[in-house]
Amino acid sequence: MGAKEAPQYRKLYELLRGLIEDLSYQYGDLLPSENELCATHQLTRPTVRKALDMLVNEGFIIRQQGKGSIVLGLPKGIGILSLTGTTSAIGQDLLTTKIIVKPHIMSWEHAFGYELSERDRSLGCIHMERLRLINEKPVFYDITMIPNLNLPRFTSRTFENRSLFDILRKHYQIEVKGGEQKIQAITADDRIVKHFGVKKNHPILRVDRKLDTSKAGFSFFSQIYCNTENYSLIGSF
Amino acid sequence: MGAKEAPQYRKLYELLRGLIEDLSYQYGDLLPSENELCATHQLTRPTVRKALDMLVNEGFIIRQQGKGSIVLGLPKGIGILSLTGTTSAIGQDLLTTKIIVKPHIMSWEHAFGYELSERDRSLGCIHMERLRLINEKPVFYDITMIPNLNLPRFTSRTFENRSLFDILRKHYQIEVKGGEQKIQAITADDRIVKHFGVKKNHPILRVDRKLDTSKAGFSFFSQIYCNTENYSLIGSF
DNA sequence: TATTTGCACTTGTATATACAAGTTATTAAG
DNA sequence: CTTAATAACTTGTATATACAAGTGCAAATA
Repeated sequence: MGAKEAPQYRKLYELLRGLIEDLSYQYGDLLPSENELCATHQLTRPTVRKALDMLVNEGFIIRQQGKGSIVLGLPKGIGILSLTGTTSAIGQDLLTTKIIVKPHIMSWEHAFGYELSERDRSLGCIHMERLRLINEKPVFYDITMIPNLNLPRFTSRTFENRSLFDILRKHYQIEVKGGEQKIQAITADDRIVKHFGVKKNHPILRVDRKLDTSKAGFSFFSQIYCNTENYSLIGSF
Repeated sequence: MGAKEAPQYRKLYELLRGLIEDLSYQYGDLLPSENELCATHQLTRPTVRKALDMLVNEGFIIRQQGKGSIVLGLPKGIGILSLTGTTSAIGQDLLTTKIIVKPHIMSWEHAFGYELSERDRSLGCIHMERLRLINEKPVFYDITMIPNLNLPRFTSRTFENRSLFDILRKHYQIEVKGGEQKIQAITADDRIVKHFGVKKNHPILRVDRKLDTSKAGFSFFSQIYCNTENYSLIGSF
């Protein structure tokens, strides 16, 4: 059962996508016209168009009748909001992290409204709480709960100024692939008042997330409180 | 500049999509074969396949060689206005829309912090405000601003119980491809208090969005206020 | 009976062609 | 110089056709 050769339209798609990804084509550039691509690659227009259609669907280009195929560049990450995007937009030098509760193993308190598998529940979870400050002012408070399976030395690793995502990827070869989230506006309770130094009933953004990973059946959870008075969450989709 | 008739593949796409959305076809069902669709609608296979390709890209169906086009059902929203629990199960019958300010042409007040092109600014915008209710209780208040270019009869179309996205797609062949958004928690101001019937200083979710479309250079803007007391915004990523 | 073969169906890939329609730059007319 | 027509591009839509390849079932075979 050898690997079957990829169809022509797919090969052209991969080629063009590669040229966009390595910045040979950049935002605003025009790809060669369909007829040029036909001539260059010895294909007919329907085949070339199929490759271009794929690039359109994935957000690499748009096409304009009479003009050409306009390169958009690398598609933006999906998701209602991405915290990593937020941090990079702010600049990591200004963002500091303070551990409120060090990673430790405990039973699941509540997985923020998401259902747990029986295995995850029986094994307990790694729990940690962190406060993130921008210019020394607290902006994020997050609680993370990770199923306690097979993550050696995890609780002793330091999370100051390091992304949990990075640690999972580098030390455990686990990539966050996607997930779902719930977003609400709430008023600050006692704990938030204490950590954020805001008045009671100050409006706070609350995000409950379930994060799915490349490791089959391995998801973890986080609950994020955000003071959006001076900063708002930004995301592309 | 009359409304141009939609192409054949789009009409077939809309038809099939509608049949899936109203549950005439459900999860696991097979659509009629391509040749059947050709015969029924007097089209050739490439045209029929284009319609089916669109359904695949949007997650309504998958196709299996040798077998047929398998219906998956309603795809998950891209976090537009998905609500807790049941995105689709809420059922559109419970969601009603009340027009507060009918679509009309005016100058741009403020594009919610996003930059406008010179062309968009000079042409003015179509402005509308809507209140959305779930079980007769107001949950969303949204303001929409659309560049005033080339949308014949737009201001006279009714938006009650119809998605703006659907109208753009069906009547103008414009698909929303993505965008960016800012999310904040704020306290209810006078206008929100009036529309939502909540107390002053009630926490409210505010989302400012810029929505990019398949039409080159055409983006529009919306500002959404959401009472997340009983429903929260959900999204997958 | 159990297995294989073959047929009739399905979707997948690809070519060749034609005309419609939007964009841009050039050219001609005023 | 300014404006309008034109020509030469571009992508959009649609047809007609051919063969490859996967699926499922029925008939032939062992």
